[in-house]
Amino acid sequence: MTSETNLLAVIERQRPELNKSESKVAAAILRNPEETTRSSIASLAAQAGVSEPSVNRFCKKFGASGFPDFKLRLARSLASGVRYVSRAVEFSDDINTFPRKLFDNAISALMTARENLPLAAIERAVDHIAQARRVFFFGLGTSAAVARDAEHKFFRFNVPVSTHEDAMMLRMLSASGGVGDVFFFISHTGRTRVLVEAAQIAKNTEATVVALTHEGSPLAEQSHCCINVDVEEDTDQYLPMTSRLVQLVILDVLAAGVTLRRGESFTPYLARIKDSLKDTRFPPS
Amino acid sequence: MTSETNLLAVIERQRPELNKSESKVAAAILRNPEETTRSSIASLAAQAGVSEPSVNRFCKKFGASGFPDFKLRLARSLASGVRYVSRAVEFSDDINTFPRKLFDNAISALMTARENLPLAAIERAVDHIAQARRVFFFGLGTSAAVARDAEHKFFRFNVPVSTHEDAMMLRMLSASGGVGDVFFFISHTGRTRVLVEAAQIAKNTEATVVALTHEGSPLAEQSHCCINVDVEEDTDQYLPMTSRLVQLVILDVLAAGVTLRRGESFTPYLARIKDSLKDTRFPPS
DNA sequence: GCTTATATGTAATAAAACTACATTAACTGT
DNA sequence: ACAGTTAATGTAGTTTTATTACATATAAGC
Repeated sequence: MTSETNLLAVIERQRPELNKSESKVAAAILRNPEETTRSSIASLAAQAGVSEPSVNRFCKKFGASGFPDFKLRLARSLASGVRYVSRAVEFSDDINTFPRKLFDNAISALMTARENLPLAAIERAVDHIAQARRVFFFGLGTSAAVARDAEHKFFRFNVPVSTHEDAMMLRMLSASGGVGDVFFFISHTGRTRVLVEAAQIAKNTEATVVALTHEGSPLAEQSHCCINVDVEEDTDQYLPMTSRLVQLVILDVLAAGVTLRRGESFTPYLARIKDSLKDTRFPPS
Repeated sequence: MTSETNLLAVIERQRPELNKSESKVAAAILRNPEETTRSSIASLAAQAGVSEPSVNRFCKKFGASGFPDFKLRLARSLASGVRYVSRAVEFSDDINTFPRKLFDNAISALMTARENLPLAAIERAVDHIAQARRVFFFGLGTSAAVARDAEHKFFRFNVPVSTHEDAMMLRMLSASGGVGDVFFFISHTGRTRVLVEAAQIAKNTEATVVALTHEGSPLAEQSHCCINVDVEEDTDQYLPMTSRLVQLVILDVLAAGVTLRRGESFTPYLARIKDSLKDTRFPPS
């Protein structure tokens, strides 16, 4: 049987192929999964109206070594707290449902990304940025906000950083690339013409093109170093929501990487920047 | 003892206050938490070099009813896959460590936020935005990027939306507020002078002031409706990282809320906007 | 309707966890 | 330093829980 993340989903799926007592057990578990994790084999058997060995057999059927192991797996599935896995918001949802759905999606996207981090590409990107003479972050639409965030993060490294959204500027700046310049393109689809064309222009210079985008996309192909973010967005949804979160965290990772590369002696410099903001705020009460 | 999400973190934190055999148990668990969920009380006792009742007492100390319950809770914590809970990146970290730390922090921040969603405030904010004549998103620094993202998301609702960063513009626009205008302030600390002052100005008009910020902050006090985001940032870190993620998802929630409020008849309109982008992209291969 | 295979339950066994109590270690004040 | 006291830890027995082996019942095939 498959070793999927969500045990409940597996049980649900297999349900039609279960025999009488097994499906009784399945029903009892699905009726109250949370409680099942806390109950003994005896009480679950009673709940389902079957004998204890039937419950035990059920557990083994689903890949567990026995009942305790089954409970553990069940607890795991429940624990991530992700109830609504890649479920789109529906018009019938109320305030208790749709916020949770969106958070669940965001969380599971980050969890998936975490397990598939392109560490090699990240390392190379850090190398490029750490040694850069100038860095440009280019993104359009939703990715423009991500680029802005990146700009705000990376200027701290004492390297000229800028963001642009004007299609003409993108092309001209891309053409101006030289040794030590890093052009960092951000795009969920990797198919935005303006961006891909700018990347192509930049690639024909001495500059380095880094892309944070979908694997195998046109943009990915125009880059020297591509950091893949293959988050599956709900197609029903009208906007990339989860992918930009992953992009942001990856940019955090890059920033952290550059900081580490700079070494401990760099810390006071960062502190100085931070302190410079102090007087813009009301002091803590 | 606190009922926190992550049991390992709690154990880690309490460690200095444990007595000899308890800390032996703690060490054994932390050494291999995954294995602990699968082992019996006897084998964990052996692993730790203590007696079985000591393990049992340890479990009870951490809020479990006994060893099996403890294992269950442990499995739950582990399920989220969050190994590094609120642990700052250190200079000794390598590529296999620090990216994961950052993702872990992001994920656990979202999980915490999910469990503490201020639904009432969200509903009110949705009400205000859904009925708004104009909406302004104001944020500075990192929050400027969030505001940009929000602008890009909310303009789809057929309401004039804008973002500004210029301190003078903020004040003037705030002063221009009238009935039906929504001023939406975004700030992690809620203490940025420029922002707080603008909010104060806006609040003296007929407009509605919504804040997405820290509870009880000066900014929160200048708002009609405050959505609290009380994410604990690592103080060592030089930038708000996780809070902006939570802010973004909350803005997604608000956008979804407004969409739901608009009703199903609104869908074609959203589709039209989406379609308008089609020709800016390379077609899928 | 008999045979065979499958499904389910019963009861005994084994494993695991817990409790009460005994022992040991640590701490206090003289 | 030592006796008294308290807290910490361990031992051994008890109880709970889970598993196995086997018996019975049910369904399917001939």
